[in-house]
Amino acid sequence: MRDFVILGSSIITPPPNSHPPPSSSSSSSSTPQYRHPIIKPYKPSSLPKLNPLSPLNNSSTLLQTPLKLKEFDTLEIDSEVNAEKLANAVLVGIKDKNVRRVIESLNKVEGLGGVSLSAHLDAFVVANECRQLVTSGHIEEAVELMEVLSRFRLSIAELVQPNDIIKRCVLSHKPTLAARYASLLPQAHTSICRIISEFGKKRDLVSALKAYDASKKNLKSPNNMYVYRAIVDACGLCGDFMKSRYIYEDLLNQKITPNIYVFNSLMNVNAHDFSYSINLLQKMQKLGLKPDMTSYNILLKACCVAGRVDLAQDMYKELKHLESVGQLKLDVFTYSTIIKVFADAKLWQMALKIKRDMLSAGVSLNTVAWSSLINACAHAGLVDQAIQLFEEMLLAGCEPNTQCFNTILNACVEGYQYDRAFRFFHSWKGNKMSASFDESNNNNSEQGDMHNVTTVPTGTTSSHILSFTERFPFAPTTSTYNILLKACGTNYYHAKAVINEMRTVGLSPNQISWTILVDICGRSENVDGAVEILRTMIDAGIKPDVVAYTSAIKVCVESKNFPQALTLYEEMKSYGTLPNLATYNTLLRARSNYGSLHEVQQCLAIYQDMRKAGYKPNDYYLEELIEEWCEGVIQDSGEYECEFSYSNKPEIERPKSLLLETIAAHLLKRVAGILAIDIQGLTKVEARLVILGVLRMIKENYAFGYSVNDDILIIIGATKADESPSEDILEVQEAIIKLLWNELGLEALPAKTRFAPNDTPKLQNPKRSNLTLKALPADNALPTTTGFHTRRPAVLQRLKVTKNSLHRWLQRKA
DNA sequence: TCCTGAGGTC
Repeated sequence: MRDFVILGSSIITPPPNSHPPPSSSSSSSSTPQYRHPIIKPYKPSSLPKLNPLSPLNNSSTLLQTPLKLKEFDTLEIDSEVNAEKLANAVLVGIKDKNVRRVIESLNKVEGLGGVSLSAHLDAFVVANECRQLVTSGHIEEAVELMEVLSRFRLSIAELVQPNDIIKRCVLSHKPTLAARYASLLPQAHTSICRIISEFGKKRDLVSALKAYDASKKNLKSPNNMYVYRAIVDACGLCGDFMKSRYIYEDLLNQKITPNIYVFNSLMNVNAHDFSYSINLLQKMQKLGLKPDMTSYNILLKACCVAGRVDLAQDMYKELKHLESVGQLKLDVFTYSTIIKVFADAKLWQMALKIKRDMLSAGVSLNTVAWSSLINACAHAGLVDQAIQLFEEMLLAGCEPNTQCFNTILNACVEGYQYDRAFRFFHSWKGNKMSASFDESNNNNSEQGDMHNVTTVPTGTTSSHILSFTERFPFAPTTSTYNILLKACGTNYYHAKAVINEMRTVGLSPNQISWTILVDICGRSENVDGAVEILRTMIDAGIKPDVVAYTSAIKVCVESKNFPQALTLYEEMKSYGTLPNLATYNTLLRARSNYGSLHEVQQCLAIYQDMRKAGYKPNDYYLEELIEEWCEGVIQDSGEYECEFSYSNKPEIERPKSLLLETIAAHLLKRVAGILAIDIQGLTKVEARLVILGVLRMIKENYAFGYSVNDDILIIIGATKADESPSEDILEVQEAIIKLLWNELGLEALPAKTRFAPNDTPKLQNPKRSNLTLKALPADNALPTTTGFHTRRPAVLQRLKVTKNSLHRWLQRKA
């Protein structure tokens, strides 16, 4: 069974012969460089009164009486001499640091005859002045001056150190200014791409988009594929894949056909969404574009991200087949990606098989491929195997980089060989660590005997691979230290010391570092410590993300401190950090640790949050919760009254419980005087919860003197007249009948009714992720006649709980 | 393209 059919030979095309253009992100080498090394720093005293390059010599009068700026206003530009006067005035104005006035004046006289200043002003001298403006922080004025001068046909933008201006604009978050300046350069597109990707690297998508928008306004040919690709890549860097989709839609709406590189970038940015990526591939094929090896590699990566080993394997086989018939050539990216697929799935033997495939295909392993292979063993806990591969890699002449070293360290950690990790680290560091580190360590006496915390004084280095690695540079990164933090096991003080050492070498702990520290706190049930680490993070300017909060919540839950877990849950939401499935699972798992009804209700509220956030219902947890709460109806313990404060009007004043309230508002209604419970679209466990909740309310109301005068209808689902009920409906129906008859002793009879289309209540969208128990306005709570799209009559699967059996049930004592 | 942090029931 293969659901990956997209690689059918009909859509596979030979790889394009041409090489891709340089990607926008790596195009800085072709950015216009400042190419005039002979310009000296501008000194006013050396400024000629008159441009020496000017073809005009007869200008002694100008020398004596330079044109004042205010004379611009009345200047008539009708001759070469006046153009020259203008040029001289510009020079004087700039020299007097009166740039604003120069710009205003030039704007006024603009258009009086298409004057060109290029013959009268020395571009280098003016550029030098601009340069001074930039250096003194007046970039805005400098750019404006360059813009206005370019309208007088004097182009100096390229002479004012483009790299520096762009860098300054990026640093001071001035994307529009940067784009305006870039538009003046001869290779404007390249510079715009660089600006966009610089902002992308700074995770500043707002600025990247501003530069992108400005480029559309300022560029002569705004529809440039390099620019599109740059902004799509920036969306990816900033984690905003939705924005990349909007940009793509915009292009299509404007009838602009993206090229293969834009499509590949789009697929890459959306690689976490396999079906979207596949749709992009199909769209590009419809537009007549041939996917290249990169396109397929990105799709393979999408399989990898989705953890779909099956799809990845199918795709790999298909690609291999196409290679065997000469349609394409798998590259080292393809192999590295499929190795990672297997590494993630802990299928290390499969990963090693890919290595053999590579060798027989004549593709050499690069550092990335080797690292992925080593990681495959690391994930399987095979430390020795990992180290053996590392040695093999060195013997093959492939030089390890820091990530590769990290992978070896991580292999030790995953194999619980913590000391070995520290020994490797220390020996590599000992060989390559800079002197400044030793000095700073010695100067920092506060570190005490913890200053060299990563050193394991006893024991020898664990492998002869150390002699190999002496030749290679090892520059520890934050990731390196994070792996070492894990190697601290449960030793919180050791971990703190590792963080200190990290700072000493000029690295900062990131979210991952702090999260590991939270986890270490958790292992000694140190709730206060975990919460304190969150505070430390915030103080250090790092916003705890969902993983950090979830880890801290986990510590609370495992230490049976549910109130603190809830506090953190509320706090993360108030900071705008959205809980995810892991957060909800962690919180709901707490249920098995507690018993109070109040806490159970809090858990039910979390369950509802989870529903609202669009996560699949988790019946396993919900079942546990129901046992604690709604099942009280079955046991009829009589203790639950104290949990709710009723007023004298129970039908108006709902119980405090959020869940009961929403059940009442959404699911209870009267159809022709008959009480009905609508459980369409709910799972069987949810349906059970709702029915028990409603019955519980009825029982409460009965205690206040409100009786039941009618049968209760339970609406399970709708089926088209000529079809059998769906399996979902039958399953829910069976569970409900069992509950009513066997557990509650109620009489539940089928109440099947044929409806004409217009009488058919609205069919609930069976898409459960959209379902919510949220209270709806009263008039929406009733079934509507809209939204049923078939003309055939429908049958409502309903159960009727008889009035008499309800009475008997209400009167029954515990 | 490769390394590091949370959840995973039955």
